[in-house]
Amino acid sequence: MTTRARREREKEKRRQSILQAARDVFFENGFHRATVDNVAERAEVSKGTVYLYFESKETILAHLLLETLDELIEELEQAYVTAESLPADEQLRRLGRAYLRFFKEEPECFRLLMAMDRGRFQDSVTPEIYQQVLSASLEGLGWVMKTIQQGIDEEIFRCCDVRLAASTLWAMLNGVLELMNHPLRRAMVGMEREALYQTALETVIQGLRSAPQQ
Amino acid sequence: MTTRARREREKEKRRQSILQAARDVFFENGFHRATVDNVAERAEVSKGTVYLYFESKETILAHLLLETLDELIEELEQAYVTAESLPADEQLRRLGRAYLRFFKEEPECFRLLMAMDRGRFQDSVTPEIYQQVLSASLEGLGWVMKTIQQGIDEEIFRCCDVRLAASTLWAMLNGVLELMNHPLRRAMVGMEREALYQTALETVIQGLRSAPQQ
DNA sequence: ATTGTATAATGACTACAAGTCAGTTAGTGA
DNA sequence: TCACTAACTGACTTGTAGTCATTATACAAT
Repeated sequence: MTTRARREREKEKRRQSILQAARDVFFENGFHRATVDNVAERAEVSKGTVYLYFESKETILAHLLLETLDELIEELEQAYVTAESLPADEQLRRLGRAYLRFFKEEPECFRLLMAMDRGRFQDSVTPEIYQQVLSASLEGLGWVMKTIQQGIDEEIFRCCDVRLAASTLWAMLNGVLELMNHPLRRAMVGMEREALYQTALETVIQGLRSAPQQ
Repeated sequence: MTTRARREREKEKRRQSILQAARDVFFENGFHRATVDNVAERAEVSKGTVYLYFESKETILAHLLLETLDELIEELEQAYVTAESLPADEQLRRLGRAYLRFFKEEPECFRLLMAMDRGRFQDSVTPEIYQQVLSASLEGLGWVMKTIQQGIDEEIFRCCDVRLAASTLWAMLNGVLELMNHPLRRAMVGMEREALYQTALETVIQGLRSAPQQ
């Protein structure tokens, strides 16, 4: 029964084509303006079919974001690997910049990823999917932790809790991205994206170098 | 014509009672689960009346958040004033802690405030209201800038751009709040709110002390 | 008191989008 | 050719934001 296998492939293909359509539609108009009917139309299927493959509009987005997170993790890994022989502070700089670069290219992704922690999402996405997003994030955090540990071993950093330090850096970069992703807020702080990125990253790295905390 | 004045007062009173009802309803069930009918019922008016006073569900929220922001700014001002004679790094610590304390007590507010920068909000709130929220934020940022300037004058801080430094701190605290506001994310980084708050704040302060940037 | 007018309030209605499901189509194997 | 199954469809249901023609109320003038 080789038919079975082909059927499976075809199903997966359809799933992917729906995801691709959703990516197009969501990114063109933003998630909340896009309708499931739009997605269905773009994918050249009926709305019912979309719901055959995904349980809700939010679930479609979650799967898109999972793909995106995978790409991000790869970028981070690459940044880590190519900087492995450098001093830890420089490694951290590279990781931070890779993170910022990634989301600068995909600002909509960042917005949506952040939006996942809110409102309608919590209700519409199964805990499993949500868990997957979390572990992907955790994997990314892993590279930062590895780097910081290395920095502690090299006595470049003086922080004592690796996870605490990594989370601090991560939280801060998210804060910067959030702030600078929004044109009006950006106007408000009145500076270029890059400048704040750069300063924030440098400030935390300096902080880690010199801070024996508690 | 003293009737006119009384009428005005009564109108304002009704407006306030709708706002209060909205506050109750939004915070009980979360913004997106609450319906305008709920708000109307709670305020003991019809839905039409709600729309007589506010142009959209999002606008109601925006006004609630404006009130909250005013409270926050007062807290920050107070923190600034009571710490004025202390060294700038300690002042900054107080400001940061006031910020974190405020939103720890009102986590829903923080979430909603952050959500304003997204999706449906942009479409449903007039630019004027949005502008008001921005200038309130800016006012808060002002206290941080003042403190950092003082630190530079006292030669405690080595950063050169006050606004850049203040925005960095602000962005970072937001990042921490965002991260720790969410139970699952919190479980993910596996630590207490306070610990991350504390570390993050300390790290940036250390960073500002020792970082001559560019 | 009566009445005219303006202002406030109402709730049935419309619009729109997510999600469902009974029914249809089409591919496959006997 | 037929029966069976899996894939697909789109009209329908549901829920909610926002509207507007109608009604009620308060007040001032007579």
